[in-house]
Amino acid sequence: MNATSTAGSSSDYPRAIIHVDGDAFFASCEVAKNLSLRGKPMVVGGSRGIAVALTYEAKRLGVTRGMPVYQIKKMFPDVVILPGDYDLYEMFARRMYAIVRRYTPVVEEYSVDECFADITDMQTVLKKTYEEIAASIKESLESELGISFSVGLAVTKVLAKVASKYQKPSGLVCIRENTEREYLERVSVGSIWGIGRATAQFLYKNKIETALQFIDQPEWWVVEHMARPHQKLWTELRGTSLYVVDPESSDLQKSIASTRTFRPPTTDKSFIFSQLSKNIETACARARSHGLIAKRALCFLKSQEFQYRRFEIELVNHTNIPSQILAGVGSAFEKNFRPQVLYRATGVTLSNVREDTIQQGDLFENTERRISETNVYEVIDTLEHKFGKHTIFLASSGQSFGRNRRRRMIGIPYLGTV
DNA sequence: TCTGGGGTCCTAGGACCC
DNA sequence: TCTGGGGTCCTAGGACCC
Repeated sequence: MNATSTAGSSSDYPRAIIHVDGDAFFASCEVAKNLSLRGKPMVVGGSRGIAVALTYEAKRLGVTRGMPVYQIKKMFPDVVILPGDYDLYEMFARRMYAIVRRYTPVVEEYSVDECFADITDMQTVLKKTYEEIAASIKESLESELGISFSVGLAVTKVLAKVASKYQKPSGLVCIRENTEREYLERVSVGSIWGIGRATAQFLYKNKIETALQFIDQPEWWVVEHMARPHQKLWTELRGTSLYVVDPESSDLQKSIASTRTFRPPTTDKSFIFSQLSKNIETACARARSHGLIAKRALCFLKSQEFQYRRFEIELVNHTNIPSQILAGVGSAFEKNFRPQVLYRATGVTLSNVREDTIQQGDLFENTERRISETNVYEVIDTLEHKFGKHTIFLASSGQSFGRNRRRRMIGIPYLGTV
């Protein structure tokens, strides 16, 4: 190390990668929007039936992520429960990315509450050391958004992830080159980004419990026993950068899913089909709002025992119109549905997605019909924006709403049998 | 963990071809 | 077909993430 260099400068960081992570992000956004919630135990997730995000006050009471809302209400009557406002969180996310981009154009929008930034070589431009830049980013985010952030600085993406997680909430941790061992000693392998349940179990079985023990495994052992992504983690944790901060990584969405669990589980065939039909409508509505069309639809039926039955429909044309997907789903559903099985959920994933550029008619499709359906859905999307979701839906989805709710149905038939 | 929802990526193995 | 040895492409499903 160069004795004349300033602490935290280039000699300590061959690459300087920052990871920014919003603390209890959804809950923090709600508090930032409504300051009267500050200091109160609160959870977000009412509309999903489980706690998706919690304030630290709620955590302190003993509420945990994933806890069912009915249980929270019973055990912690003082906890405020909010339904979740994803437009709000996305707005805060965009502001977060914009602030980080003031420091470098190389920003990867990793998720709604996280991003990576590569600030290598930015010291001269910004007239600050890397560690000062990290501190400045954190300060800007917190003062401008009113939310606390944890920031990590390190020589690789995986180490930057370790760093931001190391002192949550509101941590600022900088792991200089060749100092990773002292941090990794206190990190369990199971909590490393990219190591999930299955791999953690395998490592525990081999008496590898900390991240330090993991990086101390000889290379031949890692190559022999672990999949390639995990080999890369091993390298990154040892301080050699393999993963690039990619500003374009999240540009194009690759699939759109909608799944819903219903209780209690049921064998009622037409109800189950209507659930699937509703999921297809929901996914298509999202596709239309993103301006996307899909060429495949992967459907699943999930049994009470969590057994999946999957079937995939190759669509004639790229589409985001439910009836065009339902046309192929009916018979596939017939083939895959088992009368004696109790089902608990259905779902659909639209894939092979691309942008809906122009209304491009295809020689083999009935262009007139397609355009008229597209127009119908433009009207529907407008109405639903005004009056709420599922104001209008296909007759095939009707049963999923229950008998007592009076709804308007529109008669777009699908060509299938149920 | 009596177990929600929306995503991405990797890989083993089958299909198919020479 | 007592049946080798590749290569490529695709898919299903697992693993993982937030």
